[in-house]
Amino acid sequence: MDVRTLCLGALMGGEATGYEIRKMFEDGPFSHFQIASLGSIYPALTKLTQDGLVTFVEHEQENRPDKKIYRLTSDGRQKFIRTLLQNRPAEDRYRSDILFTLTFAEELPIELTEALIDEFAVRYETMNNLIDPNNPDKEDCASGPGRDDDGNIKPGCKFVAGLGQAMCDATVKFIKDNKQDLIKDLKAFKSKKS
Amino acid sequence: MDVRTLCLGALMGGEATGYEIRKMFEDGPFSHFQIASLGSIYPALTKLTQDGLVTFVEHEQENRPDKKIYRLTSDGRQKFIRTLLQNRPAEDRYRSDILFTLTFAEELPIELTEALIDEFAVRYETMNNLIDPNNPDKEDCASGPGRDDDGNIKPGCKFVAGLGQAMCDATVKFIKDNKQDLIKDLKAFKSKKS
DNA sequence: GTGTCATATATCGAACTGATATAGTCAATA
DNA sequence: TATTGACTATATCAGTTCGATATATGACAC
Repeated sequence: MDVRTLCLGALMGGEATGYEIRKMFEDGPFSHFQIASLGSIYPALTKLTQDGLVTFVEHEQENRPDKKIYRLTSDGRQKFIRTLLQNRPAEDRYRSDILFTLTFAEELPIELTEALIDEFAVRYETMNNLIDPNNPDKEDCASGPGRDDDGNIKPGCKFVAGLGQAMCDATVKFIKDNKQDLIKDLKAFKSKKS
Repeated sequence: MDVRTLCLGALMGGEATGYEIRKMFEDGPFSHFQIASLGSIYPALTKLTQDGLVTFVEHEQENRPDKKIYRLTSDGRQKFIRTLLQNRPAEDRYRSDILFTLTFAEELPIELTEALIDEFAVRYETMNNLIDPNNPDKEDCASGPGRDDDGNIKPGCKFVAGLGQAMCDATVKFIKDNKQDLIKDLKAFKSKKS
């Protein structure tokens, strides 16, 4: 999905600045399953404005660029919904430097392998906490785009959050159950090669 | 991780053509946790050759470009291992058009939501089968880069495959357990909005 | 006082992707 | 028998994306 469509989606929850849209993708509600960087968000907002899909209001600020608050136009909202309805979603895409590195575990010091696996587990436990809709520390709280007017998480977001947590739980559990066997097998593998 | 490093990794398992390296990333052993496209693989191989990290042998072919079989140099192998040892691995990056779309489920026909969830489940069941090291249909068989000289899967690859399968199992199980509740909640949500 | 983070706008060089080009062989289907 | 799609090979390119950078303050921790 291109960044213009992602920005339209980000504005479905209400008005936002470019900076706030970036935060939705880098730290907030979309950060676990989509990616959009400042380098493409600002050009996308400019293009969407030119195409009449969003508008913005500017607020003067002292000592800072004027704040631009973007919102969807009627056309923009319709375009977004039409895009979701009509386009077959692309395959998921996943990149993991740690998993790639672990496929070469036999060539690496066992200490590094252990450290990588521990780092991987920590990242997924952290993600689990960040996804938890009942976590008071999370960015996406009562007024986030995934909530309805009463502050309740919307069904779609709840489902996606639950799925994310199930994946994180499975990851952490697998590591807990299998890490020692891997270390053992690596030691056996290396003594066989000597 | 940049594509030159990924290509070095691909050649750790032995010599390969550019086309075979593409297949490792698009259909084969690395396809579930790294991405490298033809558009960057060939330029990367050219650069690595210029840098003395790989060499190639050319075999003439009729009616086709000459086949270039690449292999790591000693420098290339050392560079790859050094890169794994010294660089802190980047955060995992995950993109899912289906999960992004599902966060807007309240705006979509329930039939589409069901179709997307079913498609998601099918993709992950398929992935589970492709990852399975004991699956005879999978591309990466007895002579793939994840195997030792006896055809046994290497411990690192076994661990990564197991982790991938755990994630797939959790995904499919979560969908089986939670899909109907989501559908029910969406129907309630929509009748509340009417 | 210094360093980091947050809040704001935006640009740009480098990297990457998907499509395209070329051109056959092979298997499945109508 | 003809057509279509997949596979095997090399490579390039236009468009997209990202991370770093620029600018400049305020708030907070050390």
